[in-house]
Amino acid sequence: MLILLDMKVDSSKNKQSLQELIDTRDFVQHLSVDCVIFGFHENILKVLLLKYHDLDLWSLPGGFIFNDENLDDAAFRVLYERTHLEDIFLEQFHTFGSIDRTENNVHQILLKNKNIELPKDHWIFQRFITVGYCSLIDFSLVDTFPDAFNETCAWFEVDDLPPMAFDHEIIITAGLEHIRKNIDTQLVASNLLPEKFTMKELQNVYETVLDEKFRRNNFQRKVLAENSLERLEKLFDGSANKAPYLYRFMPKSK
Amino acid sequence: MLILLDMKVDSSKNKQSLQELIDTRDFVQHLSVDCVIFGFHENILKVLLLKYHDLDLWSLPGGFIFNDENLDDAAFRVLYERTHLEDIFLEQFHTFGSIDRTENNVHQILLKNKNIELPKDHWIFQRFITVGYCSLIDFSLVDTFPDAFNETCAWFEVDDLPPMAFDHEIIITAGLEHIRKNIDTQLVASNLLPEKFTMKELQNVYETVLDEKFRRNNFQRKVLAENSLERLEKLFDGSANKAPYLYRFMPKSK
DNA sequence: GCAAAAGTGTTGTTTTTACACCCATGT
DNA sequence: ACATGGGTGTAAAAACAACACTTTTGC
Repeated sequence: MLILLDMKVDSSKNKQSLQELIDTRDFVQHLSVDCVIFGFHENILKVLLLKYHDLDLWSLPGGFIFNDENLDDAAFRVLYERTHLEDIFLEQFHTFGSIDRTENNVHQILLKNKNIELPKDHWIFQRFITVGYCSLIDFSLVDTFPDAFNETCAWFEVDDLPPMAFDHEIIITAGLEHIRKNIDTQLVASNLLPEKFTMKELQNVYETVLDEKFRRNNFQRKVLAENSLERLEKLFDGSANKAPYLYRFMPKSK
Repeated sequence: MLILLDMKVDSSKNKQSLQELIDTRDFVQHLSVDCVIFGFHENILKVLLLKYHDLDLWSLPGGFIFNDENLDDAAFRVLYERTHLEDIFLEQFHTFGSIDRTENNVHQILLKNKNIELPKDHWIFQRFITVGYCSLIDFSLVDTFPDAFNETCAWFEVDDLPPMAFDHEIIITAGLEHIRKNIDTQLVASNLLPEKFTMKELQNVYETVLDEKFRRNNFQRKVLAENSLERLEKLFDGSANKAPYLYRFMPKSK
């Protein structure tokens, strides 16, 4: 996780209030949520990572679960806090619970640097089990913002990741695998693509996510055979060639 | 879950020691593991359920996770405690974490009936998040044993389930879906089938799990095309017909 | 020889793949 | 007109489905 520093806290509050927040029993202890948010833009697949200034490790945007909060809701909340995106398709894919995944417990350093004192046996320093969620979005729609706690948000190409906290690299790999296996569902449900899109745009997404090339015509046939696309008007973008049709995902039917 | 009453406790110990066990902080609080154990026997797919005598609800065999225990190991331990099976393929498939899933908290009744006193705000009475694991085994190999805590073990057909505790019926449905999607992997990895088996036995498993009929010859072709089966000697079982070949899953390759 | 169950073959259909060709568009 | 990129057609290959036929086994 590493998100505790970014809960729905009024950023004007000082460290004391943050400490209070952690001290309270509002969270489900020993459990967290981590979001693997894949961003797609100009044929590059990236993943959203965070970094606190006083730490050399990057980590996934994650957070704790409130005692009175549905697990899924917690994931949505975290996603919102990071990307300010709402109503996005976010899917649980795996829960990571090995003992040693939090061995190198970054929280200690982090809290120490912020002069926050917690009892040594506080649950935050112990083993953590995290539930992984993933999402596929258009990263040009997201404003990554350095927030009140001096963190940095950045997109990284999935095959060129920086040093990561905990087992987050493993989580990303698992998340990517999930996206690839479920790309059809993901695409229809996510709002990665605009309302209307061309066949080429759709193909670009498939090729980038699956890291695989397809033939133009065969791809079209295959994807149209699914019967989930509706053909709309043509798109005239001023280029000197035949205008492509626009498509959109069918409302529901089938 | 509902498993706390069946941890690795010496059954000669009395309720006091049980209470002590629950009182200690040995467990990861608010978290449990539930196993959906599908049994296959004589072309019927069943699921293993438990019932405590002083309760009218059935539940999945589940348990808590020790603080120093890997999540996966916890699942294996629970499976062992229930079925005395080891080295079985057991796979995590989903984590259930909605607030209301433990609304009808069975623990209260259960503990009350056993005269075990716990503080009202004990974590065991509050919300629970559970990690679902599933497995596919030959249920004729399992000895279901009523254990020290007076519970009953029984197999139920998946489409004829008794009243269940918590959201366990939902968990079973999700587990079944997972098994169906991953039947190939499951079968190779599980030891549902004996070392050597006939094509008909294999087909029976597929048909029962997927609830779908196949043609004998086409099934054989398809499954052999996977290239994961090795043909062995014939099986002479004394019946008045051509002896079928025995097969086994290939050691590894491909 | 016969019934029963397993193995193999064959044919037609559907789906996938690769290649070719035609069509629209702005300069 | 022409280069560019999108749409459509088609033939070969592969995969799948349905059916028929042959083989083996114990009685």
